[in-house]
Amino acid sequence: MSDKRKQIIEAAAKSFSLFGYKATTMDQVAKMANVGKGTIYTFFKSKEELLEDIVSSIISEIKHEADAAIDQRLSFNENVQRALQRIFTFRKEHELTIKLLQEVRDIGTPAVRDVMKRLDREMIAYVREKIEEAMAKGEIRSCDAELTAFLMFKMYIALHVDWEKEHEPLSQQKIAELFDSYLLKGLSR
Amino acid sequence: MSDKRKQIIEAAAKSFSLFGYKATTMDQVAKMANVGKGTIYTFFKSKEELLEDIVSSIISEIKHEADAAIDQRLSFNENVQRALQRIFTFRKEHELTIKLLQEVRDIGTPAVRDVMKRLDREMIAYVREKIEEAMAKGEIRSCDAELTAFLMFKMYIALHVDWEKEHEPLSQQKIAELFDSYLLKGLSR
DNA sequence: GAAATGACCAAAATGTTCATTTAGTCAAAA
DNA sequence: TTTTGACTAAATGAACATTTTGGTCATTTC
Repeated sequence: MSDKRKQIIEAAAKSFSLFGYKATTMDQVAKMANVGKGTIYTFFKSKEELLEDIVSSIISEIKHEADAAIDQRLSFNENVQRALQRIFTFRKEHELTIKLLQEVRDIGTPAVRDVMKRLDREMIAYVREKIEEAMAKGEIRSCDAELTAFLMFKMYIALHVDWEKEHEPLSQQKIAELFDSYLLKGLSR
Repeated sequence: MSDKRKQIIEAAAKSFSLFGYKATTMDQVAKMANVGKGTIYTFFKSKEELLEDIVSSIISEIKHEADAAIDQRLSFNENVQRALQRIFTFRKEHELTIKLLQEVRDIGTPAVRDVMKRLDREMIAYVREKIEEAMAKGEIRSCDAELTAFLMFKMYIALHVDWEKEHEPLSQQKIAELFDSYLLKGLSR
């Protein structure tokens, strides 16, 4: 990866997470990256593609972290929990994802909405893979992997994000217990 | 309930479900109800209160329908499913709730957002009651009723509403199976 | 001559003005 | 006493002016 391209990505990522996507101008990014504005367009065909590329690398990063949380010696239940926990902790602590989720909530910028939807879809696809692996190994009973991954994701959002809107937040520990006793019990063989 | 009050409520409910809350004017309601505009304000202190009253009676109606779906001879699992099914079918088929949910999605009218949030809260409270009853009777194991009702509701929204955004809709039958095998298994004793 | 640049442009966003609409009031009518 | 609709202050949005901004490309740089 050329040096300039890297500078541009870093500047844009910083500006997006500081001011949001909409409030970041391409002139701003050029200035922060110490390149001419035209240079940005030799690497990215639009502001939107710049955002998409940045989010793509975030997706890789999240998957990488989730993978790191998995330990082959542990059970499927434990691993899927550890992976989801990493995914949602990232989402909640990474400055850029925080800012972008805020922007979707408060302004609804379409480009940002789309890109965050993709992030969700990719996380579900990731969980789906883990489910398919576990099914192949016979660790869990056979099921619709897409649907199960979708439900796991929705349940995690419910416990991690939605519950806090009207109640005291749940501890990591409590979430794990609930996830285990409700959802995973239905998957055991 | 006085006759005029009833006329006003009916006119407003009709107009809200036809044009939405924001696009309904009080002059419009007065005309449809065949009363002077001032008369409306002898019964309701504001347009917002008029909406709140209408939604309150919808809430009663939904609870009533859900109750009717419950059959004491059946199991808790079957009954909670039947009740949730009625609640969500209502939500999806009742013209006024359809229009109001649309309005929240498309325009985000604050008064409507608030009132629909209340509807959700009351539905969760309803499910919670059923859970507490079942716990008292020893039909299910002991659990945090609020949290369990919340999860049931969120799972039903996921299956009934969210899933359809990117996949083929699930049949009533399939939803029942999933709900049973995933969530309810965790509650069995 | 390949890569980088920033002045430039069309289009979109934003600010401003002002006429219209609307929620809510209240003096008069029924 | 109850009902009403003309009235008001505030909100809305249409129309127009101004500024900003994403993206291009002729020119410069190395």
